[in-house]
Amino acid sequence: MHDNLAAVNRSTISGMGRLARFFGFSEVMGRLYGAALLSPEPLSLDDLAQRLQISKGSVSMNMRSLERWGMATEVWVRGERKKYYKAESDMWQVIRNVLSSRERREVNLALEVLGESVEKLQQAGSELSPEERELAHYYLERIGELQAFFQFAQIALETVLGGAETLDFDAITKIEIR
Amino acid sequence: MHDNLAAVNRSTISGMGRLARFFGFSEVMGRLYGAALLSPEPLSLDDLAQRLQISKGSVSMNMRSLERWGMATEVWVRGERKKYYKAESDMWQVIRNVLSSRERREVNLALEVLGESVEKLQQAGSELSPEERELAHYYLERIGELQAFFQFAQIALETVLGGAETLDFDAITKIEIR
DNA sequence: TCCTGCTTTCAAAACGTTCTGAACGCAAAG
DNA sequence: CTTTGCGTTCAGAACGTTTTGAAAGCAGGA
Repeated sequence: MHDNLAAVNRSTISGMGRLARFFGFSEVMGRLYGAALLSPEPLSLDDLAQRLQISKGSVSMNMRSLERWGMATEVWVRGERKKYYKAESDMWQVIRNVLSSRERREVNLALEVLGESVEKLQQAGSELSPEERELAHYYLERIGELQAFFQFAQIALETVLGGAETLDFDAITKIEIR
Repeated sequence: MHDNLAAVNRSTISGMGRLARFFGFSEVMGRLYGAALLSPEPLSLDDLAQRLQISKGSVSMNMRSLERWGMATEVWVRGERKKYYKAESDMWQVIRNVLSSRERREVNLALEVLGESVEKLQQAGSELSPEERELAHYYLERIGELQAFFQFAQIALETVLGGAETLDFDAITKIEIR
């Protein structure tokens, strides 16, 4: 293969590895995704293991992860007993998968926990000594800021996922600490 | 201290640890940030080590990281020789720090590398065999999609950092593969 | 200048994560 | 029914990262 093609292949694969790390996936997952993305033909586990010089076991596990995340899909090739994979090449689809399953959970969980904290603090109100009461008030301020942040994240997330045409930044920045 | 206050303290600190991991920092950094955030008074290294039950060495290193990221600042307490830290409580400030130093670099680097790849492919054009030429074309398509993604990220990033009042989502989604 | 008390540094250890390769399971073909 | 060629699993190895604790560094006060 021409040097330049090979070079582009290498740098794309390692770039995808980097991107994967950045998003909290394993580097190998990203590299596998990259390798599949740059192949016009679906690739078998052996192909992938050979191209990335890693064990078949690792390829098997990581490709199943990619599949679960909707970043690669199995492809049947007639007359073949091997499993073939191709990468999901629609970036928006991939992003949406990740955002909607992982990030959304994370944000919602955070908001729940923060809400519980606010409840606990308010509920404790009458039983507190004066100093404790002051501290509780301080906590409420800090937690309010955290809530504002996560509410912003939630709205931004839902907006992207909802595919809305316009993100109303004014409305978002109006979420205030109370 | 009242049970509820203690409970809120614990869950906030561990939540901050989780958030830190999510953003690619170490968990301890997040916990330290959380502990400082919930203290009306600045805390010394010893205070922090004791509250989080970790070694002083670790506290020292992690607090310096927090300082570098603009997430905590040193505070001089008169008559004291200890170092005291308080957390930066303006979330937007923190987010902006992280986005502008780390994420921006990442995105710009990716765009540079992708640009170089496109150049390499175009430059190789004439020297390629028919099959290679087909492959090069395929690469260009895939890389174009990646560029679109990173360009979107770049615009979104600069918009948030620029503090613009309105994020023009129409303009952003018009970035197309060419 | 010499203590004293605190911070910083760093090598070693602990820990968690990821990878490997052999063993196993399964299904299609003969 | 047996063989063959895959994919999957998992215990152990390899690896990288984080923590610790002791030693060194540093600054202020006597």
